[in-house]
Amino acid sequence: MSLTKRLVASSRERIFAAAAGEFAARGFAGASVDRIARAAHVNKAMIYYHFRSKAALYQEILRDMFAAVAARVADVDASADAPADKIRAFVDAIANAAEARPHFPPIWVREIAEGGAHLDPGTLSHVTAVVKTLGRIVREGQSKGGFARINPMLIHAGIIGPVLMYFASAALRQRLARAGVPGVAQLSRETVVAHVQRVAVMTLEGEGV
Amino acid sequence: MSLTKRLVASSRERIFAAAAGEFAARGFAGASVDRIARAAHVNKAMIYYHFRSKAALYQEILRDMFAAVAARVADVDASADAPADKIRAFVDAIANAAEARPHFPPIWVREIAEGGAHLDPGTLSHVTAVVKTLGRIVREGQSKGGFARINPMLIHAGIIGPVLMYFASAALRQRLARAGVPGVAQLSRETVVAHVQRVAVMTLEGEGV
DNA sequence: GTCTATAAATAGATAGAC
DNA sequence: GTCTATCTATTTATAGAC
Repeated sequence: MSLTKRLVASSRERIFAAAAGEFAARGFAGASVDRIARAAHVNKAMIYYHFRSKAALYQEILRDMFAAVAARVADVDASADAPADKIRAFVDAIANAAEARPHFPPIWVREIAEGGAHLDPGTLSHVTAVVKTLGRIVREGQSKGGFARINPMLIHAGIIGPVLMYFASAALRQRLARAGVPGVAQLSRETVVAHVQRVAVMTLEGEGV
Repeated sequence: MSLTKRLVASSRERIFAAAAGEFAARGFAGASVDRIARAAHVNKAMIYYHFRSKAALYQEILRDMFAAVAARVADVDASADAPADKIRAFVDAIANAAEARPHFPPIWVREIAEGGAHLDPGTLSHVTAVVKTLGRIVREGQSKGGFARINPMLIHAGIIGPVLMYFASAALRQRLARAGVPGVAQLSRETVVAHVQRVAVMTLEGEGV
């Protein structure tokens, strides 16, 4: 591989990107290898040249995506910031990871609905690392930062739930906006992230409890 | 149809229930009419006797589910409670609707990921009714209850996101608990609902803002 | 209402030429 | 690395007997 970015993506990269789109749009079982091949402008046999099977291709996409979130979250964990700032940075990390790979949120949401059936052990460990890290940050704030004694998983739900739903629901929100629901069109990425950050920190710092 | 509940469900009811499970587990495109027939203990031809197509069957399930949420939310809207109590009741309504039909949360979450592609106009109007109702409750509280001036859609995201993810993630949470993530096993329905209620009301009543 | 049988299209996957 | 051609299983859906 050359050090400069090639002008034309390799067939493997094209397959990878096309597959992410297909899995995002139709789910694992609904995705078709034929359609992925067409979208990637390769022959179907090329997919089996680069990947063992449809399931292996899907698992590789999952691994790539969750490894990226886990890496961002690990950076947050390693910083010297105060717990409240780490919470804010955690929210940012999730939002940035979701934004960097447009097909990630729908795939993530679908995988949750399937009970993580396609997560291989390595990918599952990335997921647990993310969840455990937030737990550690919350407990750190509880022991020496005055955080309220709340189950860290509630904070997790309050962050992942809204952020993931926001990014996964772009198309539906557009339909709701056209149907005349007020406020949907004004829901920007920044607004949502800032709100989730504020609510998480506010809940933990105990004002109004 | 008799007035008392029959001991054995009709073939139509069995198909309906089996289809909900199949769509929840595999998504619309991944669901198989053959598998639905086997699970419902009917012949595949029976499905086409009762329903026009796989898509029509799916849309009928969606309509039934969203009509149920819309009905519960309409009751909340019609009550004479104070805005803050209506917010709490709205959270309860969503949670109860999700709980009453175990396959609803995964189907809902998947439909969001698909941009609501399978929502017919009638069902879409149920969805917009739910979202609009929460908006009305928030604005009511803003004009005469001292609620903070926040985009109601942020409150909506803060409710639907965590509640829906909680109910849709039961299987994955079990895996995370087994993988040693602390706190996941203790995350009960009551804890989550109470937390989401408290956070929504706290955000709106402006403490710590 | 319920069944068997089957059509017609598409699925995932592979063999083998170049 | 890339292609054509093909195998086999499964897909949605229907025709028609009972």
